[in-house]
Amino acid sequence: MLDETDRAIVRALLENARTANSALAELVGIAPSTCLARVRALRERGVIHGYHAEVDLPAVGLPLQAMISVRLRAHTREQNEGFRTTAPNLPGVLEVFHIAGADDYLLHVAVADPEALRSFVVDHLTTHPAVAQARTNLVFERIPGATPVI
Amino acid sequence: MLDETDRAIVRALLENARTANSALAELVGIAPSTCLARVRALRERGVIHGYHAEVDLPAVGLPLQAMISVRLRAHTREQNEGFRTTAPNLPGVLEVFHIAGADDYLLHVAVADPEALRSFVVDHLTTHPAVAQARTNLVFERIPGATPVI
DNA sequence: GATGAAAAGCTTTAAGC
DNA sequence: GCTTAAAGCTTTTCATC
Repeated sequence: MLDETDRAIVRALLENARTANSALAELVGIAPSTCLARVRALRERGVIHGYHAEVDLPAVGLPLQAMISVRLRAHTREQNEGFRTTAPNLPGVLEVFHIAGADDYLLHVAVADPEALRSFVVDHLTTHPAVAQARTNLVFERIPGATPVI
Repeated sequence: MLDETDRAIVRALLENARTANSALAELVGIAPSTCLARVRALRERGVIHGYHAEVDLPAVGLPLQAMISVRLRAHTREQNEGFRTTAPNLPGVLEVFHIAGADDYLLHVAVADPEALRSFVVDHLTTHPAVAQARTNLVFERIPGATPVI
């Protein structure tokens, strides 16, 4: 599905999404016009979903992160759908995962201070009709430097 | 620290890191030259760490994701350092979090198939000298659409 | 698919306000 | 911090291979 040139393009854009097309072309050893066509094809095929800035959360006033495991009351489609649509829109939510196991969802959140975290859990999670239980784990550190997966 | 214009710039680049400077300037209501200077300052101050492509994992051959909670044998500095430096370099690791609570680390991984997941856990985690236990939760779905945090 | 060349557009810098 | 203007790149298209 992807040849080695496509993978090299994806790796380069994972590392720096603003690499200029001319530089990208040189990096992977093809002509700029070809490179542009491949990048466009990768986007159109949905291999690349988008390009995002990586922000320093403490620098933008969100120095506290947590992982919150959420267990639903019942594992009905209705409760899942309800939580699924609510969760990503709660304030401070970075990511939402629907997971297998004892818990049903895992939320990665960033907040300004402990009070904001308390309010998030108490006002938005435990009061949600579908939620049975929420277990909060503070994040000491998000460890950087994961190797590109492809 | 950040004024409303800076935050608007960051929001725009969170959503699309490749927004052209001229478009960004218009979006936030300042002149292109000012906008360029602000974006550069945001990078130099470390508010923006970088720009990354968002990749469709199944499309690049990694259709299976898991969250793996790792508990260390002892909570010594040495064991923490050892695991901390190893974990981000294990194959398929997307993110590593050092967390508070019963478990010590949370790994988000993407793999090609169940056998790769088994091999990751058995060959790289449970055989690591610092690791006491690893609990694997499959990710059914990474739910999109989280609201920008700033 | 890939290329090279031309046109269009964008970035970047500097000077003056 | 804004505007303007100019130079230098980049992107994009298109005819061609």
